[in-house]
Amino acid sequence: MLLGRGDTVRIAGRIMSKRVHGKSAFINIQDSTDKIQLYFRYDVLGEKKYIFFKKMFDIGDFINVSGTLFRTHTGEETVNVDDYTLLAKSVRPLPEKWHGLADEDTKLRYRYLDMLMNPAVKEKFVKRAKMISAMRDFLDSHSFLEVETPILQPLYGGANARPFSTFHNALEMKLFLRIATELYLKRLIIGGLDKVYEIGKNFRNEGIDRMHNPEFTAVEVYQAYANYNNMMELTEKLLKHITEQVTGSLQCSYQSVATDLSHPFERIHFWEAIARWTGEDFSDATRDELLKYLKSQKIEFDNNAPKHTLIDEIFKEMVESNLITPTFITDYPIELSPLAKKKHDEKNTVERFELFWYGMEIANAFTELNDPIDQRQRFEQQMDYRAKGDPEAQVLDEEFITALEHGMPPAGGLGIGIDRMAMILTDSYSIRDIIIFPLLRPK
RNA sequence: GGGGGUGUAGCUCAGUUGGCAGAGCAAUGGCUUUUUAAGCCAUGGGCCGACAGUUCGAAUCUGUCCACCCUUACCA
Repeated sequence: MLLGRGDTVRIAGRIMSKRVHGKSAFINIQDSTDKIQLYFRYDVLGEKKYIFFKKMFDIGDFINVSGTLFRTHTGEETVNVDDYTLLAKSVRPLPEKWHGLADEDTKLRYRYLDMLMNPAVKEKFVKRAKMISAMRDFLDSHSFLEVETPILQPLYGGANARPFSTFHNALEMKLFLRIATELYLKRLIIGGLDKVYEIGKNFRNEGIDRMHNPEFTAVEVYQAYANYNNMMELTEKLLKHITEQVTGSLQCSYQSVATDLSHPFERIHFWEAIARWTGEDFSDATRDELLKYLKSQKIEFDNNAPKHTLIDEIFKEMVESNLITPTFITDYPIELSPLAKKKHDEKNTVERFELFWYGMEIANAFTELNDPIDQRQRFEQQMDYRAKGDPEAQVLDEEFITALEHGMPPAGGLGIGIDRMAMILTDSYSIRDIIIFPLLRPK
């Protein structure tokens, strides 16, 4: 509703500044959407109320007022207050009004103060929320069913990562916090929910830096009777939809680098991508050839690492940072993808793709492996890597294999890292800028 | 983990060659009836990140540790 001069209003908010001139005073109040100036006069309020306001109200307090709208000499819309009540008292001072909080550590530990003093901080979390709601709208409107699967799991799986572990007292049982939602969502595909998704936290017991927080948010989407090509189309549509909803266009800028999402995303075969940025074809390379190349590029690596880890290393070092505009990398080596279905026309390769944007892995998807015999062999291979010292290799999940043995339809699966997408869409350098309360060492 | 930087009042920051611990904002007490980073006068506020050392004397020099940031390595 548009209000004009002389209209009566009742409003409430937090006091952000206060200027007392003796027998009159100005304050500014704000709430989550707006700010406005209030004017208090001795002759309007009377001595008792005016003095009480002047003495007792501080910056940070919440106030409720009634009054009439007017414009000051400088044209600022202001409420001439005729009555007020205190809604809540602040007994600690707010940060400095002009600079706000500057120390990075303080900004994170007192996020509520930072977002109060700095609208840009709050705006990022509003955008993040918009992003997730656009994602949900898209998936719902494409008939996907949102589900919630366990976070506390007797066995973890679905990704290569080290887990957090905990203990349930009543059952006297060791439990893990999930590292991915994958294996439970596939059980739902087996159970006849043909299109499902879950948006939720995953937990990985690994290092913290500007790209990683121990708990992070991902969406996983599964669709029966689909393959990775269908998931690629879905991913592209979803990403474009979200970007358009959040930023208002398909043009995106991250850390001063522009990307245009209005064209179809490029698709590059895994080995072709490596060939393009290394100048060499490694698809049939021996371990020695890989080692020689890594040394020639001065890339650090573990001497005992298996061949597929060396390949992964080359990909990460030589290819990823070049993938600035959204690009699908397709058809990965089988050893890197123990849950993906083999390609029937290409040896040692699976039907998998990853989507990169600004050099970051945004999405990972494949045609799901639905053959229980093959799946058992893949798990056994992973257990072998684990025995040879890879703590992130996957663990054999008997109950998941039992589920597969009951028959799983062909299906496509997709995972998207929501935090990284939020980083791009809010132009945030660090993941901690878009996780409201990132994990910090205790003070 | 390696390399570089930072840490001083509630907040934002100065602090000279090693010589009494400072300013602005915020707070408290005054003056001030159209200000908007309001203004003026006054007051209170500190384990100078922690510990040890050098020195007559350390915020300042040295060492160790802690936290954060940047960079680099690993997982998304």
